[in-house]
Parts: sequence; structure tokens; C-alpha cells
Amino acid sequence: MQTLTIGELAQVCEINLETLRYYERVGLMQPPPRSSSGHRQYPASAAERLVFIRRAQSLGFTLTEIRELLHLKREPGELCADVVKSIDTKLVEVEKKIADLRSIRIALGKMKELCHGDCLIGDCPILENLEHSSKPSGTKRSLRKQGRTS
Amino acid sequence: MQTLTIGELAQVCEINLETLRYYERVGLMQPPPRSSSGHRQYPASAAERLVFIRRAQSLGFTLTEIRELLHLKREPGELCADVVKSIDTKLVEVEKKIADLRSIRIALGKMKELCHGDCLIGDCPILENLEHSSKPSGTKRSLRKQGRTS
DNA sequence: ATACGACCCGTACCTAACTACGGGTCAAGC
DNA sequence: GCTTGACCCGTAGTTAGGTACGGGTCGTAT
Repeated sequence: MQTLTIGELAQVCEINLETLRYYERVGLMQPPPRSSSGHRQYPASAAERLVFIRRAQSLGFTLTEIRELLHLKREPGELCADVVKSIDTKLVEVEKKIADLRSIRIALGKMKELCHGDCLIGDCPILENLEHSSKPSGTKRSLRKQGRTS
Repeated sequence: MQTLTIGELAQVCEINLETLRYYERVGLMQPPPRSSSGHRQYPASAAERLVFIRRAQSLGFTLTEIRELLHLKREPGELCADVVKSIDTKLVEVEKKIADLRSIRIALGKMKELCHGDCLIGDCPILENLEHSSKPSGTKRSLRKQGRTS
């Protein structure tokens, strides 16, 4: 069977070679067989596995969750209830994030209406609103985690 | 004027004492005056500043962005156009995240319809979809960054 | 036969926002 | 006066998902 070196696989899948080694370290990719000199010899299925990983990642699954999905796949005779459960869980998380972001959007929108950028910083109602508004409602923790911008 | 020790401020604001020291290190909190023995003596305004920080954080601003907002505040005579610009930028980011999450939600929803959890893992159309579906569309990078769940 | 690129490995570094630890000092209550 | 808890500092560890580096080896083309 045709095999791929790590460099070839990286190029084909447009993924950093170091990332491939990283995926192996954390158990996402199975350690491939090695040549006599120790070089990795990937079977073609490795590329499929990477497609799976990246697709799941693009749907918001963490690498840990993807690893679990991949482990499920090792027992093709079992029922796939857990797979559906993962999807459900992820859907709930996504809904929650959307809801949080919507309330952020509303709050930002209200702030925008307070001022058009033509007042002095010392009087700007936006800054005052940031300082004296009532407690950020409820979802603080989760919002905070989301706060990072790309 | 009444001052607060770091422990008192932490308790009042329900924030970890180490976090306060961290905020000082990274320039979010101004270094307060010290007692003769070196203990921090916070003025009451420190609590207000923390309210500002946490409120901005709950709106999705990063600490770096908050630091910039706070630095703006040091020049109360300037026009507040930059403040409004920050809000606008953040609004755009939030809209983008919402849009990304919506497309994720749709994709997850479609997957859910493929299977009700009663097939064998070896045949599950969800897993097949993950493996063989067409390229995750466009927003891969940004989605990936968002993928972390709380 | 030698040079050069591809691969090997372990380890360190990156961002973001904390959180914890360890060893030392200080202040106040009994 | 002694204990105890609060504070000081610098440094290291955490999570997630990589990315980079440096020094060593391998294989192939000239």
C-alpha cells in the first residue's frame, strides 16, 4: 500500500507538520508505522481521519470531544446513541453562545445610541454607563470566556 | 480618606486577590499607594474601576481593549470618538460570531436529522457526514477559535 | 562522497486570563 | 511576647490548540 511521509500528509491536508505530531501526542492521530529509519509512514486513511478532525473542529467540537468521537468509532458494532448525544450537547452549547452574544449585541447597541462620538471623554455617557451601570446580568462567566476576539 | 487593603477590595468586588495583583501587573489597575510596611492602600475609586473592568469584560472586551479604554479616560478633554469606535468594532465582531455560530447550528441541526441514535456506529450517517462531507465552508479559522466550550 | 533537505525528538514558547505556590514579613489580638 | 492570619514578591502552572527551535540523523541527487 502507498504510504505518505509526514511532510506529504501535511501538504496534502494543508496542515502544519508540527500539528500532525501534536495530534499524535494527544491521541487524535494513531501513531503510524515507521520505516526502518524511524520515519512515519502514514496510510491513506490518515488523510480521512484528518478530514474528520477538521470538520468536527469547524463545528465547534474541541479536540477532546473529537477524540471521544473517534474512540466511539473503534466499536462499529455499538449503537450510535452517544454520537447523537454529542451533537445534542453541542447544539445546546451553541444556542447558549448565540443567546449570550445576542444580549451582548443588544447592550452594545444601546450604548451606541448614548453617544455619537462628539462629546468629551470626561462626559461621555458610554464610559459612564460602563462604570455605573447595574451588575452585568447573570451570564458573566460564560461571556467572559467568549470575550476573546479573533 | 478611607482606604482598602487588597483583601478587603477583593472581598467587596468578589474577585480573587491574585487577580487584583495580576491586573496591576498588566496595567489595568493603577498601582495604589503603599503603607510604610509596603501594603497596598486602595482608594474607594479602585472599586469603581473594577466595576468598569468587569462590565466591559462582560460585553466581550478583552483586557487589552479595556486597558485602552481606561487609558482614553485619562484625557477627559479629548473627544470620545475612539470610545464609539471601540463599541462599533466590538459590535462587528459580535455580529460575526453570531453569524458563525448560526451556520454551525444549522450544520449541527442537519446532522441531527440524519440519525436518531438507533443505528450501528459502523453505519452512522452522522459519522460518515463528518468524514466525507465537503469542505467546511469559508470561516474555518474563526470558527475554530470559537470552538472552545465553557 | 558530500551537501542539502526532510525527518527525528524533546522541549520551550505563544495567547488570554487567571490561579497557585513558597518563602518571607508584618500587624494585631490574646 | 507569641501566634496567626494577611500581606509581600517572584515564579510557575493552568487550559486549548497549536507553533517554533535546536541539535541530531537519514536519504538522495550530483
